[in-house]
Amino acid sequence: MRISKLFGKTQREIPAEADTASHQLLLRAGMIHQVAAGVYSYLPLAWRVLKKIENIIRDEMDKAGGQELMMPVLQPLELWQETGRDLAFGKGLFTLSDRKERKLCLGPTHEEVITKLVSANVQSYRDLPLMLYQIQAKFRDEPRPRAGLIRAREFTMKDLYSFDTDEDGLDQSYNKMLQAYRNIYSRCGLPALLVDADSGAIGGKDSHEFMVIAESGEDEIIYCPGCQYAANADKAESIKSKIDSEETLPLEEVDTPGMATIEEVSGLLKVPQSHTLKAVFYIADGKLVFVVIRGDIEVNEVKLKNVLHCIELRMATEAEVIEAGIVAGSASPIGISGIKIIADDSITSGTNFVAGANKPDTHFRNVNYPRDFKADIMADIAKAHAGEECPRCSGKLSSTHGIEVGHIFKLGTFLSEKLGAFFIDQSGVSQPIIMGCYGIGLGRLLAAAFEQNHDDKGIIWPLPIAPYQIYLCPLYLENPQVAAAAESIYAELEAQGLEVLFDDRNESPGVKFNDADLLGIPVRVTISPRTLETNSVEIKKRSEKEFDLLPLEGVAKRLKELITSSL
RNA sequence: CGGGGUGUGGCGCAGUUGGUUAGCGCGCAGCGUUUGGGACGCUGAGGUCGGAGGUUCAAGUCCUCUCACCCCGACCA
Repeated sequence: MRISKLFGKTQREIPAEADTASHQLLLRAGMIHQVAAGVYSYLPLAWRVLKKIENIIRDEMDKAGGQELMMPVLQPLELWQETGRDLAFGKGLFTLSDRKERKLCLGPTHEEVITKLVSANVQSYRDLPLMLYQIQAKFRDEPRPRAGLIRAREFTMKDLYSFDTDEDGLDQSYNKMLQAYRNIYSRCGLPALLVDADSGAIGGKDSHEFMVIAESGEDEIIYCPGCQYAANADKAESIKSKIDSEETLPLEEVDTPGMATIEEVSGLLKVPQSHTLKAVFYIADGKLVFVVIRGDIEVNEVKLKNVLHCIELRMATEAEVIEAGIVAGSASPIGISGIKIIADDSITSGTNFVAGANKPDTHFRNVNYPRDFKADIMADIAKAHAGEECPRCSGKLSSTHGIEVGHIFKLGTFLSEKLGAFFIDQSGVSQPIIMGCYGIGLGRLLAAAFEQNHDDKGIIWPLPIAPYQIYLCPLYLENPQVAAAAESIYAELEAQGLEVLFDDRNESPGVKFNDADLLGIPVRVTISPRTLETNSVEIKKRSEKEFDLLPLEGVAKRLKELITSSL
């Protein structure tokens, strides 16, 4: 490809709208163009990268036993109402009406469509297992699209769905995908960390995410440097510090005038925060719930949402709390009825806590569970933090940020039961098909590659996903010897099947070198009167500072060997 | 949805208490001189100042409404 003909211009200045490295560089390199918030056009360079990523993914999916197919973007909303997931997605679903006022949506994912498809085509255990996938645009009306391609509203995703007859089969499919995903990231030159993830309200037992560590990542990862434990902060567990138990004492009221927060109460009564109980109020699908947790621990709302099996969860407003007859600031579950009480398991160790007395300006000392109150649900709903103990090896947990570049789920039978995807097993009994789903966002993977591989000059593409392999960079093209050598090397490189970006512009060396660095093509080949004096060309890798001189004679072959050996 | 911010040629920005024909840098086109890490000179093209309404003799500038985009949070398979 000749740069003079390439669609898309590089820019010297950083576009004001971008402040993430990948977003800035993608814009400066002329690879993407914004159409609306979270909606982008991909210019030829980005499109080439995307196709390379796509081919790597397709190859790995096929090797793992996947069959590619294509489902529609346009889906009847009715299908989503059947599973109730229209509510789970809520406003995230792009909906529209056709001319007959039938409601449709743009697919944010395809579990519903594929489950119907499979149910129509699978009757017997003999038809299973199955792995089906597609690579297609997805639409999600994100509350806040951000950082260019990292969180977009329209994005390309590979989504594979597995269908098995039993849990063992699901485990096998899941492990095949896990390995295929590892292969994909390694082939794309991206180190991705496997972390435990939350599977959401309808998810099944296991779920993992693949994370590329990056400052700009949206997700917090809690991990243990000592063992292999790593989890999304939404899911992460930690060992809660143990509180010494003493002999339980009788309840005792104390005056705490004007004291409402845990800090104030623990300060006034001179007890550590870990010896207090905190009351937090949420509205879960419209109903007030009472959450009790140890004073020094925070509530993890994702965990809470999961134990409540609710669709919408938010903090209750003070007015809502008061309206429910609760004394805000001095609340505890003692003597409270008619409200669902959820307790974190942190309250089961330790004794003689300080908690609200459900009277203004009053708290109790010596509150003990379960002597003084009962919880409707007792579970781990605590937020894990760096510095706490690892649940696996008791080492100290650390935290970092990551970009989620893949997510795999064991779905189980929720959708197949709802949508009637059953098979007849060997003994003639009808059973729901056991499902898994596995997604990778291609554009996000591309953006993660930028975040992971760049310097102040631009991107440094890993060779397998670089838009071109070689940047052919002749200097002083008006010099007939240079022009002739450049043209002939260009032809030879192309004849070797190499992907060459030929900078055939009459620009100064500085402009050409800077563009070469910005675009990040792995190998730069410079020809100039200076190199021609010694019948050579200069070879420089984008990732390295030094350069080599290679003889002009046979340079295409040498480069072919170099590229092939690095791929 | 709450908070903050920005909208002026393709990009980055300036534009004073309202006052002629809206500027600057980059980029773009032409010519010439140059050029191993973003050269220089000359000439030139390109703008309904996000949109609507209003105040005024006069609005990029003031007022009202509105739209879009960005950031933080909430939210998010």
